[in-house]
Parts: sequence; structure tokens; C-alpha cells
Amino acid sequence: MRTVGSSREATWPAIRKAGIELLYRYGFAAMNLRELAREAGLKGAGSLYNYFGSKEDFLFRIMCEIMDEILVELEENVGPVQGVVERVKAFVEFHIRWHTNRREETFISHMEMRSLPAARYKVYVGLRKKYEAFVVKLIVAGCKSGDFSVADVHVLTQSILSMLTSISNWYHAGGRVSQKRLIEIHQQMVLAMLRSGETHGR
Amino acid sequence: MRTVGSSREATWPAIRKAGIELLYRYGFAAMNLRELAREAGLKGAGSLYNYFGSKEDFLFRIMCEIMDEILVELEENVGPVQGVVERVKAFVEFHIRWHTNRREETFISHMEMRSLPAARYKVYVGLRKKYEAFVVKLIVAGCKSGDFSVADVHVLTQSILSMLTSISNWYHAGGRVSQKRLIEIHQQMVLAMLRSGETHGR
Amino acid sequence: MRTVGSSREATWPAIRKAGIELLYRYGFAAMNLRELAREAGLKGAGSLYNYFGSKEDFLFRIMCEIMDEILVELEENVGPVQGVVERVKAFVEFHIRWHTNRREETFISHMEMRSLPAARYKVYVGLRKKYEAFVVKLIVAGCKSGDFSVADVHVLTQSILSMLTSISNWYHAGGRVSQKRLIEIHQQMVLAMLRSGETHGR
Amino acid sequence: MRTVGSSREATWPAIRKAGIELLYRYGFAAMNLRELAREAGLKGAGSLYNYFGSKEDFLFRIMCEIMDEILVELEENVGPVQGVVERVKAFVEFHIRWHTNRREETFISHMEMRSLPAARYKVYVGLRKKYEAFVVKLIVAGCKSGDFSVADVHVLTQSILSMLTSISNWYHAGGRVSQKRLIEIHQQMVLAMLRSGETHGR
DNA sequence: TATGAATGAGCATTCATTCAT
DNA sequence: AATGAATGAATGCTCATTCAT
Repeated sequence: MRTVGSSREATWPAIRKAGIELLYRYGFAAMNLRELAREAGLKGAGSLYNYFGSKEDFLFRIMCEIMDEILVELEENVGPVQGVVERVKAFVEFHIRWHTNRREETFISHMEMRSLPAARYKVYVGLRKKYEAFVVKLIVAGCKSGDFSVADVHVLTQSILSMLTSISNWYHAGGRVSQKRLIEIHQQMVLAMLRSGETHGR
Repeated sequence: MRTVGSSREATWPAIRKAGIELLYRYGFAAMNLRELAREAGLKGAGSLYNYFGSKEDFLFRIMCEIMDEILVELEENVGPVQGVVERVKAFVEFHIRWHTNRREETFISHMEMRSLPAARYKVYVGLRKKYEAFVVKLIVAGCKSGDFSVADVHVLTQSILSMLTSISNWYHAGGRVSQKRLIEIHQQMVLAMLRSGETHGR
Repeated sequence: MRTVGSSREATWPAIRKAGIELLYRYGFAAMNLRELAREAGLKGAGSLYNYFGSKEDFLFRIMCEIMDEILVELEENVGPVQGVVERVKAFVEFHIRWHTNRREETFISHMEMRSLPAARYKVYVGLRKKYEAFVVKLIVAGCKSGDFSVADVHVLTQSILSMLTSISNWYHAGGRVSQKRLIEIHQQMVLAMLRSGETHGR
Repeated sequence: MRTVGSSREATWPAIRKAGIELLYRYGFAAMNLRELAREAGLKGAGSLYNYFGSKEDFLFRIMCEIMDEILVELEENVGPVQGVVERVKAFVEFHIRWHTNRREETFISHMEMRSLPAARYKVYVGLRKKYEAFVVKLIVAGCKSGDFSVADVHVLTQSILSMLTSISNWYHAGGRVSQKRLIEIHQQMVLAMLRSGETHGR
């Protein structure tokens, strides 16, 4: 019996929270449902099956929820900003903030794609593509307006996203460099990259 | 019985090859030694234990061998090049070539660090640091010579390495962009990043 | 699925019973948990792990339970008897009865001490010492009262216990000698031994 | 390659010595041939098969050799002694000496009977019976000569042998009681037991 | 909904045994 | 004879999943 009132509504969030931590710590294949149940405050793994149909369903649910969230927040944070350079800067800031603040989700989102069976893999990749499309559009707009000049939009998109996302692998809050400074550096670097297509770039 | 004569010397390379593929495909936790044995041409998983002491030893051996190789090749390919800009370009070319040609090893090298127990993790990180140190030195030299100007050497190092390494996640040989072109684009981008520290960068 | 209602409470006793038989028949190292499960009415060895954490835990639990039982029964059967000679006779009877009626437990208790890891070995030896201490006290009391005369109390204790315990190795119910007669013979012999310290003993 | 010249003749004794130690330490089921080979100075377990056909053959060979030896030594040590009481005392001395000096062999001889398959069990029990028969004859002779008076010859034989053999379980050289004293005590006790059949025994 | 036991499949690892060298 | 690799069958143990309560 859990604390009265908390039972129903609080269980899934607890599972989700514990699940993200375990996925981060061990990976999907190496995590196990007994530990998940325990960390979520449940006594037996059996109870988990009230919330998902299988371990794989659990993973898919977690991963989709993460992507849904980031897409919503992307729109909220960068959508309203005006001016292509300002939008890029806003995007860099948003992306770095989200991925360094939520290292675990970031890691899972990339790492566990391989654990998804084919059909779900496609669904999930579709969600990711939406995110990338946002960046592509940004760069294209900048090129049209003459603000940017790039060798290849898609290559740039991938490279910039990789670079920014990977920050969460090595950046630790409280380190030598502040998050604010980190963002500034990368805003500058990304803008440099987006102007690296001009011939005088060498 | 295997082909006569091939037995002894050929077994470990066969295991290594099969192992890298399985680690890439399933991840360490999800791969299994029966399949490894089968793919290496052995009839039973027991035979594997002539080549390593445990599944974990196997992983460590594979990962170290990969790092050893890349360190040797780095020196061979970039060591002799003169001039800081030329060295950077040589490095970018080498790094992209190695990582896109050996996607599986690249993936494993990053992903399975988490599967290493603490002590071995440290050893392995030591090897990686050697590689990073090469890049740090390169950037520092460029800054001293006045060729480069960067906001923060270590941030740049991480970001450049992440970006270049991540190429192997999305680049496929035979795609729209040739490997040669890919290298050119990134040489240009990296040089732009390495000059993004100057105030006029904005 | 087992007979309804019998499941929970009946499983450990079933495991215990089957376990004692298998330990007796094969020894700890040679027995295996699949057979234990089967003989206990379970379909898979995995179920056993609801009752102990490892094969070794299983052994320790069984051995301790046996010692606990014999200590309780010793007190019940011999504790109330008055008079040192009568107490010795009661002890001989109790010891022979218990060890011949429960050959399997007797065998295990001695044989598998070696299978216990150091820490548990110590705990277990502690339990056995309690039993021996009972006999030592008996002999000492008899010596004080003048009923007995022995060369060395501890040597006698060991030798008598060995002799009486070993009966279970060769005595079979329904053999030439009845249990009753066996007890009489040994009561007489033990008393002879306990008086063998007098000089006229030769 | 072993020391020149020692190869052939020395290998079996080395295996035998190591084997007895391992059988004592782990028991037949728990010992393993790789360790046996190593302790015998061989590099691989395969070599052992030049000396026996299977692990079970190995056990049987060891056990039979032990029994053969003790039978020969029994005859050597007790055979020539004259007088029934002197013969009993000689036997007690011989038995205690052999069994305490060779604890490992003693333990194996009893413990591993269970590891012998039916046919070999019978052969082995036959060897043991020879030893027991020697004691039975001794007691019978003593009863006929009027030196002894026992309730049941076979019960006495078993009990005396158990008692004397078990000494090796608790006696340690260099302990409180010397081997010499131990022998004296038991000579006295055994003689007391062999006279415990008289009615005045109570 | 939650619990605890049971199921069944799978896995790393061990080991006796075989055999080419 | 000895070696080292290979084989194949166990074995202890884990774990996702099911289900009666």
C-alpha cells in the first residue's frame, strides 16, 4: 500500500523517473525490471505490467515522451524569436541547455535507438527528423537572406547537431567553464561554421 | 575441426572480427557468447575461454586493441606533416577516414565505455586522453603561431572531436556527398571554428 | 501450478526434504538445482531462488536447521533426566535414535562442513560445539560425583560421539540387531569407557 | 619438459600426491582435472589421460592403492604380535598411527565411497571387509580365550573402528594430547569395551 | 492495483574429454 | 608423453513474464 492518494497518479511518473535513470546507468539490455520496480517504490516487478505491456513497450514509451517534450519546448523557446542570426543563437542556447540539463534523456535518446524493433525505430526516427528539419529550415533561411553561406546544408545540420549534442558527454555543471560561457562559445562557433562556405574562408 | 593450419593463429582474429560486429549490432549487454562463437567459426562458447577469461575481459581486450591501432595510425598519418594548418587538415582527413571506414569500432569505442568496470574504465580513458592530447597540442601550436584564435582550447577540442566523430553516425559511403567532399567541408569548418575566437567573428 | 493452497507454505518444506535427500545421495558439489527443483515439485530451478539466494545459502540453511532441531530435541529428551548414569544412558539412547532415524541429516551434518565457506563454517561449528558441551558437562559431572573416571574428558567426548554417530553408517533398521538392543549395547560400552580411567582398568 | 630422467617414473606419484590432496580438500565431485594437472606439474589436463582413462578411474585407482597399502602395513605391524591383548593393543596403535598420520587418505577412503559406481563400490567394499575381518577375528579369539566378553562381535567391531578412525577428524599433531598418550587412552578404552559384555558391567 | 510465487527460456561459465601436433 | 585448442554437455543463476490472491 502506498501513501494514500499518491497511488494511482504518482506511479507512472515514479516509474518514468527511475526508468530514465536506469536506462542511463545500465542501458536497456542490461537494466532489469526488478530494480526498476524497486526504485519506483514498488515491491514486485509484476506491478509494472499495469503500466506497460513489455520491457520493450516501456522503452518506446519513455523515448517517445522525451522526443515529444523536446519538440514542444523547441517551439516554445525558439519559435517566437525573430531574425535568422538571433534564431540560430536562440537555438544553440536552447539545445545546449536542454541537453546538458538532461544528460540522461539525451544519452538514452541516442543510445537506445538500436534497442527499438524496426517498426518503432521508424516511428521514432520520424520524431527526430522533425527536430532536424527545424534546423535545416533555419540554415536555409539564413542562406537565402545572405546571412549564411554553407557548403552543404545537410552536412552542416548534422555536424552542428552532433557537436552541440555531444557537449552533454563531457560538460559537467560546476566545471571550469560556465554554462553561459559554453553557450556563447558555441554560438560564435556555429555562426563561424555557417559562414564557412564563403571562398575567403581559407 | 577447422581448416588445417588455420586453427591456432586464425582463431583470435576471427573472434575479434565477429565480436566487433556483434558489439556494434547488439551492444555488450545484449550480445551473447554463443553467437560470438558461432560467428567466429567455433562450435561451442566454451572454446572462447581459450582467448579471454570472461565476457568482460573480451570487451576490454577489443576496446584496447582498437585504441592502440588508432593511436599508431594517427602518428603515421599526421605525425610527419609540417605546418599547423596543414597538420589540422591532415588530422581532419585522418579522423574522418578512420571513423567512417570503421563505423563499428567507432561506435563501440564510445558506447561501451559504460560497460567497463571502474578500474578498466580508467585505463581506457587514459588511452583516449592520449588521442585528445594530440589535438590539444595542435590547437595550442596554432594559437601560438597566430594561425588560430580560440575561445577555449579544451572546449574546442571536445567540440571538434565530437563533430568529426559523429559523422560516422549519419554518413554512409555512396551517399549524396563523397568522402572526399565531406573531408573538404569539415576541413574548412574546423578551420573556421579555430579562427572563431577573434572578436570580428561576430 | 501446484495444488491450490499448498503453494506458499508447502514449498520450502518440500525443498528441504528433497534437498536433504539429494545432499545425502550425491553430496553438495555433485547435486544440482534442477533436480532439486524437480524433486520438490517445482518445474524450474529458478523458482528455488525464492527460497534462498544461492546454492551455498541453501546448504547453510539446511545445515543450521538440522543443528537447531537436534539441540532442541536434546534438551527435551535428556534435560529432565536425573542422575548422572541415567543421564548418560538417556543421552546414548537419544543420540543413537536421532542419528539412526535420520541417517541423511547425520551424514550431511558431518560431510558437508567442508562445503561451507570460512565464515559460515565458524557459525556452524559454534552450533556443534553446543552439542559437544552438553556431553562434556555430563562426563565432568560424573567424574565429580565419583561415578566415572576417565583419562581425558575431551578425548572421551570426541571418541564417544564419533562412535555413536558412526552407527548410522553401518546400522540399518530391520537388520540382525534391533535398535533397542543396539542402544543397550552402547549404553553398556559407553559406561565401560567412562570407567576406563581407573587403574584397575587393565 | 620435466627434469630429465624424472619424466616417466615420477609423473604418476606426482599425480597421486596432488590427487589425494585435492580429493581431501574439495571432494571428488568438486575437484577438477585442470588443477590436478597443474599441481602435478603438468601443463594441461590432457596429459593426465596417459595415466588413467577417466576421472572416475582415477578415483578408483587412488582408493584401491590406499587400501592395498593399509592392508600390507596392517599385516606387517600387527601380524607378528603374540597374545590376544597385546595384539589388540598393537592394532589400536597401528590404526591410530596410520589414520592420524594420513588424515587425507583416511578421509577420502570413507567419504568418496559414494562416488564409486556400483561395480567398483563392491570391489572396494571387499577390500575394506578384509580389514574389518582382521578385527573380527581378533575379538573372536579374545572371547574364546576368555580375555574378552562382548555383547555382539560385529557391533563392537564397527563401533571400535568408527571410534578409532574418527580420531583423525579431531586430533591434530602438536595438540594438547600427544599421539602416544592418545594411543594409551584408546588402548585402555577399547579393552574396557571388549570386556563390557560381562553382566557386572552395570 | 499491488504482491509474491512460479515459469521457462536464456546466459556466462566450467569442465571432462578428445585429438592433432 | 606432453601440449594446447576444441568440443559438448552441464550447471548455477537471472530475468521477463504470468497469474492467483
